[in-house]
Amino acid sequence: MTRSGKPSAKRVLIMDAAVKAFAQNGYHQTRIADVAREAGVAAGTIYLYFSSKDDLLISIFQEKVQGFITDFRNRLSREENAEVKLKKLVHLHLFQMQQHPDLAAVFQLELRQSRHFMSAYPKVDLKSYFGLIGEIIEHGQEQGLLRKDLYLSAVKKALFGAIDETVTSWLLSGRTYDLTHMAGPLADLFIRGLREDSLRTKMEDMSGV
Amino acid sequence: MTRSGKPSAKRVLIMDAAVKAFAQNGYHQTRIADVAREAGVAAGTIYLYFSSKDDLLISIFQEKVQGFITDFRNRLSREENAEVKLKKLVHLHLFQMQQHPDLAAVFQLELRQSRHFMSAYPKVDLKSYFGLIGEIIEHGQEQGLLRKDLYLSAVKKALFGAIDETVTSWLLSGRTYDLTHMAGPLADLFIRGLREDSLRTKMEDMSGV
Amino acid sequence: MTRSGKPSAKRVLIMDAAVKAFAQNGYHQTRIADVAREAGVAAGTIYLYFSSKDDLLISIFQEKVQGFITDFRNRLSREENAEVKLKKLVHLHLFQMQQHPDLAAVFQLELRQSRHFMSAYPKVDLKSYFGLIGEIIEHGQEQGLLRKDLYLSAVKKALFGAIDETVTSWLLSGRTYDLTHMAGPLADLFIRGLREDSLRTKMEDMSGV
Amino acid sequence: MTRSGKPSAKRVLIMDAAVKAFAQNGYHQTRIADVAREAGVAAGTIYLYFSSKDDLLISIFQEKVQGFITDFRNRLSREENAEVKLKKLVHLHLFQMQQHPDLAAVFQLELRQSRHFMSAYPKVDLKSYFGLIGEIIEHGQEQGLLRKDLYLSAVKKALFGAIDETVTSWLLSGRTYDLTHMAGPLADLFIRGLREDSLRTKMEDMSGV
DNA sequence: CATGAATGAGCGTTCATTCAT
DNA sequence: CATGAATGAACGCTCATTCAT
Repeated sequence: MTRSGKPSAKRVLIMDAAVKAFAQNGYHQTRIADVAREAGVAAGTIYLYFSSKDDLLISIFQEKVQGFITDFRNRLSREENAEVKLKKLVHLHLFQMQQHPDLAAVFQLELRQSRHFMSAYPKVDLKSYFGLIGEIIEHGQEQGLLRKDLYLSAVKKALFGAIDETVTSWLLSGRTYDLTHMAGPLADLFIRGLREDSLRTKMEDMSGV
Repeated sequence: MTRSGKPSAKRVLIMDAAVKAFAQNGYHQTRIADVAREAGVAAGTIYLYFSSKDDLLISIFQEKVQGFITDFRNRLSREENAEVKLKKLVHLHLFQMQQHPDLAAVFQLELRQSRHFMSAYPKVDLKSYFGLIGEIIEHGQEQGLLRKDLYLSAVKKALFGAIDETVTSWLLSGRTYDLTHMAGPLADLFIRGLREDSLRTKMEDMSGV
Repeated sequence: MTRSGKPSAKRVLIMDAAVKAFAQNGYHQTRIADVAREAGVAAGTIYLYFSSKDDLLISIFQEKVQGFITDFRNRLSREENAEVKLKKLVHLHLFQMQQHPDLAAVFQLELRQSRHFMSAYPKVDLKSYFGLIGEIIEHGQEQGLLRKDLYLSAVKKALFGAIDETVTSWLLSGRTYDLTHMAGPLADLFIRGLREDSLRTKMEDMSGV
Repeated sequence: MTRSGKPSAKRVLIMDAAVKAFAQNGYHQTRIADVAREAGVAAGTIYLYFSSKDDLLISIFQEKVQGFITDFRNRLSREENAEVKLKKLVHLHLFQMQQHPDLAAVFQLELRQSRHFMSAYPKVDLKSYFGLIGEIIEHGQEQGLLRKDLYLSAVKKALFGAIDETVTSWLLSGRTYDLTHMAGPLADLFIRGLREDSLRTKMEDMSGV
């Protein structure tokens, strides 16, 4: 029952408190009591909404990531050109992480370990995000913008990893610079790497994205 | 003495046992007693060589990564062409991870958290690996092979992240495919993305690497 | 909260169990689990009321000694004559220790070490007991019963030490005799030692105290 | 075999190092390794001379106290007058403790606990010191200097306890005053308390002791 | 629904002691 | 005799989880 998708206000309250607490001290260093204090509820209350501490972390990942992916998909659907989509995706990703640095910290720094034990939670992984990237690239291939001879699964991982590491580095730097500034160069690098040779031209500016 | 680089046989024995144990169950799930059993020593013995469980993890990272980076540098030093260097670096990275999957698991899945608290251990981070990547790219620019208008720090992170994610995905897949097969497409993607426009040609094969 | 003087029933329950356990086997030989078993609570519960095993010992000393001193003060306040006060104090001290042999054992046998590290806990020491002794003697001096040329701080220590050793010897003997029987001779010895020369008379009996 | 009284130089070396170490940090807080370092020997060597850490502590107590008592006995044997003997005993006790503050710390602060578990070691206790005190007092009674109606066992404990507490207080004060200054007042108090009524006179000075 | 006192399994670490050299 | 690396039993403390109110 705790895993039902009910958007209970208190459930969200607890998740947000958990994000803040996890971001500050890391998942393992954070006690349920810390989350409870941060949320202004009793420790026991958390177990009315989540079956375990692990479930809390996984739920955060699941629901928040789901939200981002859905949001990204919606925003990108307006756009027709695959290259522009790619640019926008990179930009959106970095922008959202910059807007939600606590969430970013949880994703970037706690995710790996989570991915480990989340092997058991198939729905939790990043497959649908990889799927989104794949769709865009395939779209670009259909549009004749991107090369056909791509090892798609390699490209998807490469792009995700590049964005991911960009965010991680930014976090570990203490967030001392504007993360979205990395979007242009990053997208540029990949688009050049993927572009159909016959279409080689100067990269246009990212302005307006 | 504990932190000194002394190549004590028993110290190495313990580190290897720890890598195996951490890889299997994750750092937090692994008890010191597990490492001891795996190493065939008493639990107390571990504390003759490492000051804490954390120190053990950090030492693994520090010393093993250091070894890889030194090894990579040596092997690449023979090569003159920056593009070939890049290809070889990607290939070496994936090859070594495939050769040492337990070590890879520890690096990929426990590293992030480690990076988190390792902020306090300046020597422990990946700076020198980023440095190696940067040197290769700058070399390529000097050779006129790679574009001059690169945002170097973005490129370094992107390349590292791409390789890193490639390894992680392979691990989480259960190591069901040959990781080195990803080297070619991955290197190709980046070299195309970085290459001087005037030099655009078909990518040559990775054969011989 | 832990250190607050709240008369929590469970807190007292734990302290009493600890006294019993410490008395039986000594502080260091007693495990928290022993105290918990004796108290009929879980080990973790102890840490809801005391911050550490040391805190438990110190709290026993602090609160129980405080209780005794307050009690002694009250009982002695009714008495006017300083010599009688002194007799009563010695008797009360021995009587209470005989009534609470477990507590006595903890005080006598664990106290010294405690005094050692309790240097850091100013409120914990015996100052107020020494103070009580001092007040009685000064009172006797004002009454003209006791000599004026006393080295007060030496006398206080001597009296306390004499009573203290009397209790310790009794404990180490296995409590094979009536401790209060020592009160008369002990008080007699000190009163004779302190008495104004001009008042020398036969010591009256301790009967009635 | 380790308990043989052989005055091995290394045995003494270790005991002295142990006294220093125990005095500094307390018996329980001191590791065998600390004693070994202080003594300049290997940890294992200690076990060639003492069967256990406890044996080391007990041996210190046993042999050092024995030495003091023998020494006291010798020095007092020259003296005929029991009152003077008593004065000298108090002075000697305080003087020796002041001369050997580390030893004093071990005796005063670790002794009680030791006395506890030393019930099992009958030869270790203070009986012979109590015996010495008793002999002096009985001598005084025979000389007609001290009252006959004394509860001897009470008096012995009282005197020992008074001296003992005087030393303990001095130690806990941080040894900020001259301990031997307490000898006069302390002896005076007891001699007055013990003296035959018919002999009441002004106490002579302690000068010359 | 909410609470928070109580639980108790779990583990990192210490250190007295041993023994092969 | 001396060493000191190795041992492994022992334990204080934490904290996720439960449940009576």
